[in-house]
Amino acid sequence: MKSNRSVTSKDVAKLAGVSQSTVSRVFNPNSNREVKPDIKEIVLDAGKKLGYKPNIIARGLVSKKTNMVGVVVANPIGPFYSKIITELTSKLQQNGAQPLIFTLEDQEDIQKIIDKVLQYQVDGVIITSSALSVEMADECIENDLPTVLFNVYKNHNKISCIYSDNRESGRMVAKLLVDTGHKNIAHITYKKQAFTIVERKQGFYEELKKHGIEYIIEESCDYTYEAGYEVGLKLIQKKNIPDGVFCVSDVIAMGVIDAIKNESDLKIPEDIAIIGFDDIPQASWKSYDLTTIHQPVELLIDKSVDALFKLINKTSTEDIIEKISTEIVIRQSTRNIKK
Amino acid sequence: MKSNRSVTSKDVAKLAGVSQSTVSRVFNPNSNREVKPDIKEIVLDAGKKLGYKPNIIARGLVSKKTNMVGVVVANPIGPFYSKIITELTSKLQQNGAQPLIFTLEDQEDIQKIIDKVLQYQVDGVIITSSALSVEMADECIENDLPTVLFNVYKNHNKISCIYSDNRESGRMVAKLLVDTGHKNIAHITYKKQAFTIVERKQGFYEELKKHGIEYIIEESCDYTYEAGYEVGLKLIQKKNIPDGVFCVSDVIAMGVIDAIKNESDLKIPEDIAIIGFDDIPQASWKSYDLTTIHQPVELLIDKSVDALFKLINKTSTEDIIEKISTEIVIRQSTRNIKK
DNA sequence: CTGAAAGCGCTTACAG
DNA sequence: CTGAAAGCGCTTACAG
Repeated sequence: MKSNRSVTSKDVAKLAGVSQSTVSRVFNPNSNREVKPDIKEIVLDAGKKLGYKPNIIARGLVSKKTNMVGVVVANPIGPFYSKIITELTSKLQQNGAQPLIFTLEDQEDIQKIIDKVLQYQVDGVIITSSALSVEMADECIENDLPTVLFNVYKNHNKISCIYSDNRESGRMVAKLLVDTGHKNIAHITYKKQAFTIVERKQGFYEELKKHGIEYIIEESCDYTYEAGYEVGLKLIQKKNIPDGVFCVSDVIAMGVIDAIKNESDLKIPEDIAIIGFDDIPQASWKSYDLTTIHQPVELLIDKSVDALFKLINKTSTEDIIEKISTEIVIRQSTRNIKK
Repeated sequence: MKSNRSVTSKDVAKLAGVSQSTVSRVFNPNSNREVKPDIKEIVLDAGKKLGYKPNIIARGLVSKKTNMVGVVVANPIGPFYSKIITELTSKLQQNGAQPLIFTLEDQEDIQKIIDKVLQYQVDGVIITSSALSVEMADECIENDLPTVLFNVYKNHNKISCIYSDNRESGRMVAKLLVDTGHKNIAHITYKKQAFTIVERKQGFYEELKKHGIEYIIEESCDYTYEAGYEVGLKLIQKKNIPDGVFCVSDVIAMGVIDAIKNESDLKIPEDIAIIGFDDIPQASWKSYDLTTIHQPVELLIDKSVDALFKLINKTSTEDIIEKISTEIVIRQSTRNIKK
């Protein structure tokens, strides 16, 4: 009953009076050779007595499958991605793979991380960090490693991408603002370039242009509440204060809201409407009640994991591309009707 | 230059005209045998030409060190633990170990997870899920696996624990409420038992008792904003509305605050003071500005990782126990002076 | 300093 | 259905 990490199949074989091969077959769920039930029983008993557990590392070496999946994440990350990591991780485990996390620090050498991912012999990898993900994906694929880009799209055959429709989301926000009578509009974007961010912005600008709005106040900042607060202050000090603000993330939008509430007499949404992006849990908290774009996180995760396993199991040899629709969630930070 | 996952040390040896042992020595940072510089050069060149990267799994099998550390987390988790996972993960990687995540789902069999942790041959494990962590730690230690309990304390020699002083934190909250003249006090706790939660509560009750306060309104709920909101509604419907509320977590406290703001005329902090626990980023957001106990997350993480590596490297053979002090952060959800 | 060889704990053809 | 044997890609005594 006493278990021990150093018990091997050889020990079990000796106790059970069978060959080591037989022990292997009994404990290997993927073995194609069946073992006679009575022998199986004896082996299982011996295994239990010794506390035997197959060594997955050794198995991985010969079977070329480690049942580990690499998950590449950026650090630092906000609440949106934190939640994604946890859920992605859980979903992978449900699919029988253990997630091995690789953190891409702000100034870290991306090549070092790629090498590590490759060295650990993971069965596949999901890359969630949009910053440099395409470069990374390229190299993983060159090495025949099944790879899925999470929330990034790159038109390059062989790279699988599961992403939400950021461009259309931007358009939806623009439509809402136009429909509720806004003319003087601001956009707060992220100060670094990233696929999702650029798409949101382009969709937003395109749609506004279609409705004759060409002049847009643009600010950029970090992906934090504090940065949003700062930008909020800047906005209310302008001669020409916007009456509708689309923020590239909820966290930023919340900073903007608090800046307006605390440092001006402007009313939200009567004087100024605020829209975010992501629909993090805090967006629905009463103090913010933020109109925002809901990213279907669960669907993105499910599709990404499914896609990855299709690639791993060679159920699909093509790259898998899926664009997921978002929804706009109207709450109290925007007006319902034309003013 | 073209790298390939299937290039082995044998291939490099052939190209470089040396033995496979020599290649191994060149690429193994821990090799104690030095290789002559000129030969080293040749081998390195050959390696680069073929895109050789040592197979960490194979290395792990023989060296008995995988450079992977298990991290056990519960699912679902709130923003406090999400952040911890990300930072813990990053810190482990900085220390040269890749984190392998094991998620303990709500109703999942804990034994299955323990077996997996053991099977993956991790060098050590950090257990962050307080729910069943002690049972798990016991078994890991029985298997000679270096183990650290994160934010849990269990008096049982051999289990290392790094945790913040929940009991003293509870006392600090009680003192603050007493000092600012509160008499009619409520405590909102988590509906499940867990070490951290129970300690907070006991410290809080002890200290209140010391000051003659024995009657405390007690409610319990889930670890979410929504649950906090519900409880908040309950509180303001009482005949005897408390004037000071200590919530077991910030997320719950924020729900309570919003319930009070939206569904009553009570003023915070004049009529009712709210105190949280954790000091998550949102606690400092202006709409909440929550007085709370700051858990020194970074310190907890640093100490936990340090402790784990001491156990792994056998720098310490004793179990390592550290209780970390917290601080109370006074913001606008409590009054400053005796009313 | 370098190489031949054994071995880490498994899986998996190959025989029987 | 079962066993003996080769081999996965490394590390590491052991000789030289």
